[in-house]
Amino acid sequence: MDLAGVAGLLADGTRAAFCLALLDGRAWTANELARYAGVAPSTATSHLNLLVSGGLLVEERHGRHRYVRVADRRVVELIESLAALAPQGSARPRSLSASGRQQALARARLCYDHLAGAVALAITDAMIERGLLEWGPEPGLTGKGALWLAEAGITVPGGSRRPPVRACLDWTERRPHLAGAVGAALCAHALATGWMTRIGTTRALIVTPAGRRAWHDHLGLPPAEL
Amino acid sequence: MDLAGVAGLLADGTRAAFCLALLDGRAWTANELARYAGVAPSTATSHLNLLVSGGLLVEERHGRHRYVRVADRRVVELIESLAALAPQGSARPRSLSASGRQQALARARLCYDHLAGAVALAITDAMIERGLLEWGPEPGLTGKGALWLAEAGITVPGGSRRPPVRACLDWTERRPHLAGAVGAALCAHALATGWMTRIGTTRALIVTPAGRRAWHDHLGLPPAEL
DNA sequence: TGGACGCTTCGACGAACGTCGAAGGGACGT
DNA sequence: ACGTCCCTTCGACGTTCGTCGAAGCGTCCA
Repeated sequence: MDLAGVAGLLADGTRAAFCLALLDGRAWTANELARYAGVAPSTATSHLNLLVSGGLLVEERHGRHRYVRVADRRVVELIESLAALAPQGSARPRSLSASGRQQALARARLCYDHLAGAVALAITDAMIERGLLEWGPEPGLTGKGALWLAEAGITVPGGSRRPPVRACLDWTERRPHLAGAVGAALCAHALATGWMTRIGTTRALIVTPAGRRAWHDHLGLPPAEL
Repeated sequence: MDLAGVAGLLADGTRAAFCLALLDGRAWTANELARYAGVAPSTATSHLNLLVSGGLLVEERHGRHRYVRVADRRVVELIESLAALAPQGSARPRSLSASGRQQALARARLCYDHLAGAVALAITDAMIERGLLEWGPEPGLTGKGALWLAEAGITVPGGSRRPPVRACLDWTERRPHLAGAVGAALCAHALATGWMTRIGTTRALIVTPAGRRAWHDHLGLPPAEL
């Protein structure tokens, strides 16, 4: 793949629309991208094959879904360099609003035994930003992270073969959130201390006032975000 | 012209070769580029029409000659972003080791607002070896590097969205040298303090005796290498 | 003034590319 | 086990695009 080849990957309107949509950092399915760009699913497949084999996108197969996302920060810079030279403003469309119950689910919910949804993402992001958590190359807790857990009074059960930190793909945010033994311990602690409670018998969760204070104290999360 | 249109301008091997050749910051004539890329003059004309009307190149007519050069620093950044994702394709078919002026250019020259050529490579390599600079995965200055800059009396202007460190493909050495805001600041400082001076009005540079001392003191570069 | 040179226009050719629908494979939920 | 859903493969169609040579135009130099 030479320079012209890489440029050729973005030289098509449909592929460019895919990449612009993926600039939000989320993972999209092939069908969503096809409907978004107004092309047939088979067309989207061939485009995604090109973009993935060209290294601009990476994919993750989950069941019958094919999730793709931008591979690298260099790709983002490339697309932004192109957009800077394209007089046509690249509008940032696409707002996914759903019904009330789904909004609650999208906000915070249980995913097996750990937290998911926008709140879980905010927690995960804050932990990474504070250097408590690392995704790659091997997901894991940092030394600071272990200390932080101890100070918060959260104990992670040992002895099991379960990996302490795992990345779980969030189906509303399309980005990975914290899972594994640490994620489960965090969730158990949040429920035990009343930072979060379940809505009825569903998997949806709400953050209590006490939880708002706690997340702000421990991670600096602005209460408005919860 | 939308994003895909801009990408399409660089999605052709001949046009990409034109732009890579023009990365040295000089102005080339249409015929030179045609011979360089191995296409007919008429073909070069149509390509140049596209690149100029697309805003990637600007032209100057002098008599019967048509000089073109890269329009803008944004275009340089775009090409570099593409080259960063096309690891193998950046090789240049023709070797420019001809006249004395070109040898001087190969030794040290301006590439837009930063240093290029063998001397620039030596500086870049020394900075990496001393742990002042890192290429990957995220090009950037280390903490030691920031300290080194301050001690050398070099201030990098902030506030801009320009990335501090970028890798710019060197067209004589075919390896990346230091670009970005740090590269520009380094170059400006070298010219301001008289470490290097321009040869006449060309882009070629020479290292002054004071510069030889300075590069040796700050980076340990052997004076023979400059 | 004549010839050389650099660039441009035009027409034509062939290859590459994006698009779709139909059919098939695999995973999921009932 | 069945239907449904998501994705993929395949073949075919039409368009776009890069390429060239020939001819033409303007500039420069002798």
